Amino acid sequence: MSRVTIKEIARRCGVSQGAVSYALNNRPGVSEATRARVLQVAAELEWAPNRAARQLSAARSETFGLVLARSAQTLIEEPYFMGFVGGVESVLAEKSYALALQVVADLDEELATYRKWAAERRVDGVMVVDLRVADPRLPVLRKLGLPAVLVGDPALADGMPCVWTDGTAAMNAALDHVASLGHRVIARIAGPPEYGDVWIRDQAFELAARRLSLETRIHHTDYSAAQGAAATRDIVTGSPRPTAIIYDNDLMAVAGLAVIQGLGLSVPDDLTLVAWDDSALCRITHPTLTALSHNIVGYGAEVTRRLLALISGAQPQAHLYSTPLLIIRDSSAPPG
Amino acid sequence: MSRVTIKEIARRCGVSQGAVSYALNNRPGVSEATRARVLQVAAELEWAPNRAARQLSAARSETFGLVLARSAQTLIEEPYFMGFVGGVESVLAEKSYALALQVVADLDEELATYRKWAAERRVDGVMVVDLRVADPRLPVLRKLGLPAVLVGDPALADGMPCVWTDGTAAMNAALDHVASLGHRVIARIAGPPEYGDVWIRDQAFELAARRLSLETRIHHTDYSAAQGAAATRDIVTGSPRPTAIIYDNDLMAVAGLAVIQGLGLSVPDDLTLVAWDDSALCRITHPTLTALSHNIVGYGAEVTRRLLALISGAQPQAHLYSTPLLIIRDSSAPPG
DNA sequence: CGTCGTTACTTAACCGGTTCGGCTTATCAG
DNA sequence: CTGATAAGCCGAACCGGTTAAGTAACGACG
Repeated sequence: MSRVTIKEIARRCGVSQGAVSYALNNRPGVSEATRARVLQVAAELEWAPNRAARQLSAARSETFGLVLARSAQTLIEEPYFMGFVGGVESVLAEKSYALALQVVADLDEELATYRKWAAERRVDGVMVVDLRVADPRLPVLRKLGLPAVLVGDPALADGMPCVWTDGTAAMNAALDHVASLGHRVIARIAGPPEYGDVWIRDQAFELAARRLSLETRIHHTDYSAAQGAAATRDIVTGSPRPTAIIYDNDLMAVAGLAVIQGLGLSVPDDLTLVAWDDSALCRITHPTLTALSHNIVGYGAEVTRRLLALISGAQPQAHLYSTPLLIIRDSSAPPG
Repeated sequence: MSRVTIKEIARRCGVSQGAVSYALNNRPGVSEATRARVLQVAAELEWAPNRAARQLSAARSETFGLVLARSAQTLIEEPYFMGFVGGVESVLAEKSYALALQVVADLDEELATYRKWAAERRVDGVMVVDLRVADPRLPVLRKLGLPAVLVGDPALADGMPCVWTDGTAAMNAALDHVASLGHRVIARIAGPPEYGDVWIRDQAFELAARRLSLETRIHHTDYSAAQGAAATRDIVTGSPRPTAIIYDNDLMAVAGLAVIQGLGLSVPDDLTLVAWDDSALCRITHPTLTALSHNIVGYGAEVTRRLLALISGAQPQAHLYSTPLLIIRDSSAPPG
């Protein structure tokens, strides 16, 4: 615990604190000779700026906030979030920004967290995930004046800056694929309907199905393996039995696959499966799962870059990150 | 951006800043009447203490650090970490502590992170995961004087405070189970040998096998699904073929299961599988996986509580959190 | 009645940086 | 040789809290 401060460096170099600050921050106001000496002494003493002090005088926290309002269980099960956080970190690390990560139970707690963060000057901005239809967080963030980048479709963003992936295009690709294989009755096992992305996919699903003259059904779940399995069982034992199922995440797809195999049916002979979110799970099952793949790590990184740009004065805008790519594997084939 | 400060509260109440501070912190030095008025005004203005300012004068950051030195890919695939972080957060949230989470590539970067954090006064303490045999981080942390709680066996902790689960007892339970089913040739698909937990399980595995007169083999991997699958293929096509495999995590077990089924073999008829780390994965496969279950969320929470205790002056000590519990499911049966 | 002890404050220093105004000194044009 | 200009540096204020030390008012007590 050496507690090296700028004052100590100033003492050793025989200059004032202010001069040391200029030297260390690469600003004009000191001679090159002095600057070099200061930098050398600072290096010798292994000085690093005290974060709290810098934040206090800069009136910036050099921290971004991310609140996850999902059950601990979902977070553990779904690889999505760790990947997203990993991408965020990769960008923040090089800017020596930090991430304040908070896991809460519901939207109300999430709002409370934003209020607290704003009052404490805890974060310089936030990233908002799991956008809802008519999301109550948007007006609150606006009122708090907390810079935010939303993760989701511009249709949900109400004019606030956002980064999105084109779920409609992805859904079209998935339905074109199963339709071209000859499937006519398609089920969709979706996430919670209040989630904006789910809503958008629901629309896209129905629209594309009409275009392709497919018969459809949609089951909404909470994204969990348990409900994915239950929905699969419902659908498979229903009549007429669909010949293809499109899942909203890979966890439910894997759970569904196990259910189908447990019922003595075969994938892809009896049922074609398509997953969304292509994590390692899709490659370790037997058969491997056809999936809509997108780069979650890159997504998190892109959102972070946009937030950095936003707080340095960039114009807020919607930015399309990518369109999920359909990766065709062993779980899709012509029906029966 | 209201920027409410203590000074503003003082002005409105007609008292000094100091008095306001005493009132807000529930310390003696102000009358009850004044205290009540201050609290009311603070509530009206929605005041919250500026975090940086408090940290600067308290010389504490109210933040704990956690560095994960694993590839982004591993982090995404393994549910373990998100669960651990969730547990940490649950304890920190109520103390209004924060977590500084950093994802780095290797141990050297991890050490650099600790040095930086120590110099910046960025964190009050750290939790150290993935303990190594003769871990190079321990002397560095000691030298930096950074309070730390290690996540791992006391045998690896070199006298530093740690929280651990009893891997030896768990391994004994697993081997007792497969031996009592009648298995005689057992394989272990392990993590990287430099990891302390893996080393301890290796020892326990060999020792228990000798006690039970079992024939053994060990394959080390990097914990990934890919290497878990490859090791499984090696083992299953080798001779004599083991009749039971014990995996070091559930991800590899699931990947191994797919490989075995892809080779036309049946679980549990041809092979008994046992996984470690019982996440949702073990329940969504078909058959479901027998696993050594432990509460990762609770583990993270316990480590955090110990770290909080440590920085408030508790004696450093080793603390056994739990012994993983063998949950018997459909993947284990007498050899076919 | 003078003294002592509390209570209820105020004042000011401090945490460790950043930043602004101003003072020296050197440089250079006129 | 003088006056203007700028580079280089100092001192001090400031960010928003905490806290030690000082002070005024008041009641109790010998």
